[in-house]
Amino acid sequence: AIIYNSLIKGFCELGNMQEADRIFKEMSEIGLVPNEITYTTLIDGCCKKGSLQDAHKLYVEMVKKGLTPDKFTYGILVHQYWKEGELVNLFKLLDEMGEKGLSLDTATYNTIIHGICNTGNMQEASHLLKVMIDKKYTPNHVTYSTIIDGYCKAGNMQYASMYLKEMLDKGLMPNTITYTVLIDGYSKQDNMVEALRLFDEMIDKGIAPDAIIYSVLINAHCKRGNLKEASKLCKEMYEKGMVPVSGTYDALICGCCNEGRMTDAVKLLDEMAKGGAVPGVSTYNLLIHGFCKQGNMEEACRLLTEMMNRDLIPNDTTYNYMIDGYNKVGNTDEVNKISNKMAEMKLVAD
RNA sequence: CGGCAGGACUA
Repeated sequence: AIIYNSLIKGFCELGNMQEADRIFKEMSEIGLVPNEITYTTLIDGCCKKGSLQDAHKLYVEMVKKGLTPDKFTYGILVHQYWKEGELVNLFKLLDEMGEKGLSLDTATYNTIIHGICNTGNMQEASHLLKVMIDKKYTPNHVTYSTIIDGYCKAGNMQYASMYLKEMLDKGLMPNTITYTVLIDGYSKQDNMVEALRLFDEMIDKGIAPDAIIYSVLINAHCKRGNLKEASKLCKEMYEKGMVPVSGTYDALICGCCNEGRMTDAVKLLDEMAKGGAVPGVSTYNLLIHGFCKQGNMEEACRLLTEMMNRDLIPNDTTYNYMIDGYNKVGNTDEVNKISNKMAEMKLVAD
């Protein structure tokens, strides 16, 4: 059953729920009994696909079979109900948990704290952290990273670093993610000195940087027009044997586009392919935006076709850039054509 | 064998 559970998890991660379901059925056929973990894994898969109905069906099915949903099962469901804003169902679930004598565990608290942070109400979020501690739950590094991220996004770096201190005082180790949110916060407050200091501190502590933290720094440098520093970091990344992701290049390409260096930007797109990174919709959006701003609609068009040839689906941002560009060169025919196309695809033009 | 936190396009 363990092997089957792992297989199911694998397919869920790929978003291939049909295959996961097939394995689930196959399991029963050969006489293996799915357990709590099998169901919980499948429920998680459904939630990540956004089909809360299927998840709930599985939940009912597992209860009917006499299996007991545990803190994982509830944690996953709480996460999804919150995300979908289904507060009525969420409270039903919490009541049910109460009846069974299950209380929220740290991960589920983290989920809720994250949800509150996203509403921007940091008082409420840190209040919940206090409640959690009062109830003798131990906040972990995820809890603190979540709170710190909330304060960083609110631009409140004092509180962010205060919570970092609190975290350290409790003997919790910050990790790459903790540093990423802080560095991102400081660089967005235009405090590169502190951002870079934290980066050094992290390296000193032996915490390994990853592709995301590099793209945060690269992006910060690019936004301030410091392309030299940005490409230096890009090289450093390579040297550390890190696999570049499209986001890393996006930052650099963004920097080039903002300076109107479109030739360099296109060069980066090629380089990216060679490095094994896959350009995403946002990558093309950056380039298309760059060319549209310059009124170079031939290139913009070329990239639009290229992206579709790569099975990337242009979104509303893409088309709005194109409209903007054609407006700039006074080509109303094309503007109308694209507007109609967008309407057909139910995309919003602005 | 299962759940929670981080970056990039939005003119």
